[in-house]
Amino acid sequence: MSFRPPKGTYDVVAGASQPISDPQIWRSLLGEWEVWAERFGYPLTMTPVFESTELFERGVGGSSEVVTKQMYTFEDKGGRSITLRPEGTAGVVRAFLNAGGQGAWKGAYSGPMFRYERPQKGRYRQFWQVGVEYLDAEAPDADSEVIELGYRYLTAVGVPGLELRLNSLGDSECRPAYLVQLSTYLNDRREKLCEDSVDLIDVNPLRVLDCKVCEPYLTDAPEMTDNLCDACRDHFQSVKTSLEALNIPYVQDPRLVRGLDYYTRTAFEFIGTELDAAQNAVGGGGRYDGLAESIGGRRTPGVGLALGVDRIVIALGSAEAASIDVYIVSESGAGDALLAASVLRQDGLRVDFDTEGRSVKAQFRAATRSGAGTTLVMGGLDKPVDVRTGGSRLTMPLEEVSDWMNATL
RNA sequence: GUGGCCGUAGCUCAGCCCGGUUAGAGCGCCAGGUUGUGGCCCUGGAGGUCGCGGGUUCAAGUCCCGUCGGUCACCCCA
Repeated sequence: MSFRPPKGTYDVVAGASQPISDPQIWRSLLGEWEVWAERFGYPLTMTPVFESTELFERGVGGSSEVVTKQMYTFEDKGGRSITLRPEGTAGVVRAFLNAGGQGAWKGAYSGPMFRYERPQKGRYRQFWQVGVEYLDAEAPDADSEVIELGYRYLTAVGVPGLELRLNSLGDSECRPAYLVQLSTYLNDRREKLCEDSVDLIDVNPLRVLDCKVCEPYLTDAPEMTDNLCDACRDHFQSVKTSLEALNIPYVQDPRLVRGLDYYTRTAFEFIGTELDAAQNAVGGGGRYDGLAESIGGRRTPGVGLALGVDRIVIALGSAEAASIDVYIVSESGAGDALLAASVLRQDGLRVDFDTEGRSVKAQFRAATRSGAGTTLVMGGLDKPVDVRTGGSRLTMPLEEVSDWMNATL
C-alpha cells in the first residue's frame, strides 16, 4: 500500500491492532462526554477547525511554543493567512463575541486540533480534544464547577491514578511585579540555566520554572502563590475551599505553568499517574480573564477546560465489547439472511450476517468472532429458526425472535 | 529542532552479527476433517517488489553509502 495516514495522524477503524484505533473506546468516550457536558449545563458548540492566523497569535500568545513553532498555517486562495486550530478556546471565545454574547454563557466542544510537532506516543499532529468554556463568569465557583466537570468525567470513564494539580498564576495586578522578581532571580543564576531557559527569561520567565533540567537550581525560586494580590489570593482560596467541599482531591503545585499565554489566576492539570510522564497530562485548563480583550473584544472573564481524548484512550487501554446482538447463519443462502436480518433490525436489534455465500462452518466462525450473544440458524425463509444463546437452543418462527430476546435478555 | 531504535506475508515478528540451492513462524484469511452444523484440536491452501536507490561481490533480505517512512525519547504539550 503506497499511502499511509500523514505523519502524526492515525485512523480509527475496526480491526486495527492498536488501542488508539479502537472504535468502541472512542464511541463510548465521546458519548460519555456529551452526557456529562449536558449534565453541567454546557450545550454543544461548534466552531471552524480553521481560523484567521491572527486570532491565535493574539489569543494564545506570541511567546507560547504552540504559536511560534507548531501552527499549521497556510495562505488560502484569497490571500488570507489561515491556521488550523491548535486549541479550542480562542475560537469559542471569538464565536461568543461575534454572537454579541451578554451575560454568563456556557459551551462544550469536541473535535480535532492540530499542532505541527514531532509525533510520539500520546502526541499527534491531529489530536482530539473535548472541552468547555464558561464565559462572562468571574466568580471562583465557576472555576470549581469547570474543574468538577473534568474530574467527574475522567473518573466516570475510569482513568487510572487520576490526580488534579492546581495553581494560581495571578493577574495583571500582581503578576507583573512577581515576574520582575522572578526575572531578577533567574538572571542571577543565568550561567546555571540551560540555553532554552535563558532565552525564556525575557520572553516568559514563568515557563523556566517548568524546565526539568534547571529544576535543581531553582528550588528557592520565588513562587507566584506567595506573591498574589488580595483579590487573587481570595479567589484561589475560594476555589480550593469549594473543591474540598465537593470532595475533589487536589495537589497544589506552585510550579504548574501552562503552555498557553492567556491563563490568569487558576490553572490546573489532570494527570494520569499510571502513564509515562511524557504523556501523562490527560487534560488541563484554567482562567483567562484577558483573552477576550486581547482579540479585540470587550472584557470577558472566563474559565475553561480541555481534555485530550487520545491520551485518555491510551490511559484506558483496549476493552472488549460486543457490537452486535445477533449473528445469522443461513443454510439457504445470503439472500434469506438479508431478509431475516431486516426483520430483526427493524425491531431494533443489532444484527450481522455473511453476504459472501461462505460455508456454514465459516459463518459459524464469523458468529463467534462477532461477539454476538445469540446465533440464529435458518434453513429457509418459511422455516422456523434455530436460536442459540450460550448453551441453550430453541426453535421458533422468525417473527417471534425479537420478542423472545427482549423478554429473556 | 536534537538523539536512539526499527522497516521481511493482512497483523506481530524470526532470519542479518559469521553473505550462498525454491525466504520462515505465530495469528488472521479460504477449504476440508472432527464436533450435538461454530468456538478446542487436526490437515491442506492462498498470500512476500525482503521500504526505495546506488555500491561491494561470482553471489546481497544479510555488508557499505544515500534516501524515504515508522517509532520512542528530549523539548513542549492534551
